[in-house]
Amino acid sequence: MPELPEVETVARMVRPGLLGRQITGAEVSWERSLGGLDAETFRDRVTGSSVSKVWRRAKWIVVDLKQGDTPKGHLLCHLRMSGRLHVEPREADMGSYERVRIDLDDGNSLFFLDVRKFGRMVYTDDADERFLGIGPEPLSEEFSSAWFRGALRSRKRQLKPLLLDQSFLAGIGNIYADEALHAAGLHPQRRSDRVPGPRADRLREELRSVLKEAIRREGSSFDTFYRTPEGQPGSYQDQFLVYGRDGRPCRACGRLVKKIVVAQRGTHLCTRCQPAPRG
DNA sequence: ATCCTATCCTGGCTGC
DNA sequence: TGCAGCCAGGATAGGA
Repeated sequence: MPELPEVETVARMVRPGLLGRQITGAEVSWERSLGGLDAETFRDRVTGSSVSKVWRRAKWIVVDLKQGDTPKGHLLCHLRMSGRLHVEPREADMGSYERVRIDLDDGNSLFFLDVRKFGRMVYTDDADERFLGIGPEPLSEEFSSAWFRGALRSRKRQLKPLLLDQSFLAGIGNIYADEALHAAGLHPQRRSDRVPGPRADRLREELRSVLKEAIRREGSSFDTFYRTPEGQPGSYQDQFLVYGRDGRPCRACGRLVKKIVVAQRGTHLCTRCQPAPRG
């Protein structure tokens, strides 16, 4: 669902409508979306601030706020499975899945919609503190070959759940884990400490290129959930090699793609391209 | 340290 | 056709 490429796309698309705008109010129709704050306090925290920056960390969209020239907290949005952000005129009817509406001084509002209510629109004074436990960004310099080799070696975990662990590496979810593991020829249940260095390098490169290409294509849409803030589907689903392709031929070798469960997650793989670990 | 299960939610699908 | 039951999925908490 929304993973790094989708979240990056959303951040980029809402940015122009938010930068420099002052927040004039907030309407909360599902309080639990706020992750603990009551609606009243939330409104007080954000109202009167203006937006100085819109960026992404892991699967969080981060809106930096300021009061005059003084930094004044952050809005953090996590889409989880079904969250969406849109900047639209305040009066727009966004349907019954509207959970939070942030009003802006130009007559538009930032709408947070979320069918399944797992997503969050959180206010925090200290974003750094909230991100303390999160692993490196896969598209940053920090995600180096040396770091990745060492990080894989120092754990004894199955590759797929390790890639999904946000404290290990930021932004990877079910789709891009399956796609990158296939591209690297690695079985999702292969133990991380048994991946040879050169193969770790290959996984690192595949992760980066899969994520970059998915960002270029504005993410993946295959059900009704993910749409860009402009209302359009992404197109990376057309590039899927294994995800959601169980029972159909592997695009690399023709063997039928298999679906198994790994760490309680639906997992797609080609058993020829990704041979099972021994033992 | 790692793994497993339940929880949060709803819409969509399956099977009767 | 109607309806109950199951499933997906990101993150987290708590237990083994």
